Amino acid sequence: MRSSRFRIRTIYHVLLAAYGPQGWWPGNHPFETVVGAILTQNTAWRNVELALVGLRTRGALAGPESLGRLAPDELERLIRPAGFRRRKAGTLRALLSRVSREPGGLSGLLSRGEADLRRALLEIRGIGPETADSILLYAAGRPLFVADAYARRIAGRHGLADAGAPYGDVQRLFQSALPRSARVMNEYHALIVRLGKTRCRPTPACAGCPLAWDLTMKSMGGSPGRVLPSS
DNA sequence: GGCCAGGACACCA
DNA sequence: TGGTGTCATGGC
Repeated sequence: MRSSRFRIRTIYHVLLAAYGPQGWWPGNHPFETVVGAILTQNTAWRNVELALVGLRTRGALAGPESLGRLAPDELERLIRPAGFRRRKAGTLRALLSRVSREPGGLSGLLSRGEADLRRALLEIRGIGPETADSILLYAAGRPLFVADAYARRIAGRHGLADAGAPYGDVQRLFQSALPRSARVMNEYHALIVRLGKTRCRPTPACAGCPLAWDLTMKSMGGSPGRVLPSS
């Protein structure tokens, strides 16, 4: 059995070779990235984009001040395509409130130390570990692994972690196996999400394919899949 | 018409 | 501490 470090690294290379760079949030302003991270909670990114376009068209994504100028009902109307509009509007308002109390505003908040920033984000109602880490990684450029549901499932399926292992355990597992690079963490998370969304079904042509079909979220009942040979 | 999506939180046993 | 319900919408 290869070490978990080797397997985690190989999974990354296999996925990168199969899917190519995903280019998540490559050129957006940090504020847009933060808003997107909140809007995408349990929501398909396509719907998040609809909401972001509406907000951008309204001029509300220029910064926290511009978003804060929206009336509550208009904010809810604009983010409606992303679903959970009341909850997410509340989270965005909580974010704006926190940013307004930060010397230096959003950039001041994002420039805090990693642990300090994470703690501050988790104190915002509606922001949990995954959203906080997405913000840390994609908006603040910190090399944190986002251990989302797909990553935890892959870790469980490959015997890298217990099935249902806590978020922090899986995060530490991947982080200890990978270079402390935001670029790698960014790409790995995006590739795992890409894999999780892939609706593969086995065909004869799949023989030898390194991407096991049953790694997807929907195939709970499948036999254990392997991205890597277990030897 | 049902299921799912780049979660978080309140509530309950 | 762990399981369950709720929040909401668009696309397939």
